[in-house]
Amino acid sequence: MNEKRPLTDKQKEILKFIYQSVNASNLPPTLREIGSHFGYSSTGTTRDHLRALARKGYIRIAANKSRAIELVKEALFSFPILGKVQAGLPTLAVENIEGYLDLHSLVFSDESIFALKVRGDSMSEAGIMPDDLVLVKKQSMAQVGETVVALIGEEATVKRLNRKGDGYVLAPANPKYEPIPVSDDVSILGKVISVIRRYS
Amino acid sequence: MNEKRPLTDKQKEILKFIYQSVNASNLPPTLREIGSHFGYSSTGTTRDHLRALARKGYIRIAANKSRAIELVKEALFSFPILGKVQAGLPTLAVENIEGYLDLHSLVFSDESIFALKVRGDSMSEAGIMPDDLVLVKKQSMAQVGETVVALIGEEATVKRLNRKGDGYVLAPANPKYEPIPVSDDVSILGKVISVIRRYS
DNA sequence: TTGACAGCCACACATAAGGGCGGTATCATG
DNA sequence: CATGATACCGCCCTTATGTGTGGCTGTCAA
Repeated sequence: MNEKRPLTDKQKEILKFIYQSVNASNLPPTLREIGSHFGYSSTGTTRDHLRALARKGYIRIAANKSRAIELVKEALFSFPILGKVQAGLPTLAVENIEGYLDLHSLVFSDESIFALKVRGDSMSEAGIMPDDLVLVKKQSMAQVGETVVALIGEEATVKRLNRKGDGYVLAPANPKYEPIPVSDDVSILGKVISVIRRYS
Repeated sequence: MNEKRPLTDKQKEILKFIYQSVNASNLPPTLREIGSHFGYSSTGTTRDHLRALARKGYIRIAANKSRAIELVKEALFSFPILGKVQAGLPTLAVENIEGYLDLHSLVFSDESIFALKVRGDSMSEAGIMPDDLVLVKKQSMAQVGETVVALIGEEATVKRLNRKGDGYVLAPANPKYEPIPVSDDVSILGKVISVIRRYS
């Protein structure tokens, strides 16, 4: 396995250009297309960059094939499906990732977005059922009325952010559960932007 | 604009192969890759097919560029979002289409799949809410327990297919509504394979 | 029965595109 | 201060790939 070493700024730019090309025309660029975009006069320069990206695990390149730049989705273009979120932050630790949801064509964003598998039925009356996937945009603040993913103690749950008196509560959408006051023990991980369910 | 004339079987096969190539490697095939897959000994043969597909509006090809086959999504790879379904069949009439949902990377199938925007709250307790999109796989039969789209009289609704006595009923998931017996006046349009909701 | 189109082949050709090799310069780091 | 990584250039070569021309067969509707 190739490790995922950090990229230099130049490499990030090139990777971004490749991504944009693929996204715009569904066609990876050639060495010369990349080179001319960055003003390189030698194809060797571009090739060196691609090799660096491949070495770091962000792309795969095939020998002697035109445009054969494959973006490694796990590294960049899909959202990890999280089975659980551990205390502190949505760490995206490998052991939490249940798979990858290839949704870059549906929702692409530079911000960090992840998918969370819903546990429990506390939002069932809002149509968010157990085992649904929710796409979550990471942010620490949210507006009243938005559906959010919050970390309560050690557990991540999906709730609706409501105002109550002069404070806020995380309200379930199921009368079996009680609203949870927002306190120091509660932090908002992000906003739910989409729900996806698949029937087997 | 190119019209969308029907494809011959051969052309469908080639289009399918192109799709699969793109899907598998994110890279459209070259003329020779297509040709060798179909046993063609001349690149001219493949080129003629591609030109036919382009003429009929299913792909776009760029001159003098390698692998420059662009799949025309509206023609093939996205699912029309239907606001309503008219009597008879899911006609996919243009006036019913509210947009296109680009989900080919999530759910692709050779069969015809479309997305339907949910009206009403009759399935709300099953987590299918008004304005959700349901992805529907067209089929006239379904199994007990599956969520289906049925045409009842003139109206398309999402229901669950249940058995009752020696017949079948279309059961809502909301006590406000009554199960509907499956009769001659009821036809099944397809099976719900996915639910997608987006928060604004 | 003529014409349009689908489906194929063979061959030649031009250009698109990847790869190799050697060189220069900078910068961080042990 | 040697080493390695990054970041570039130039030149040349080989392979990959699209295009043109011409010709063949069969089907199908006018």
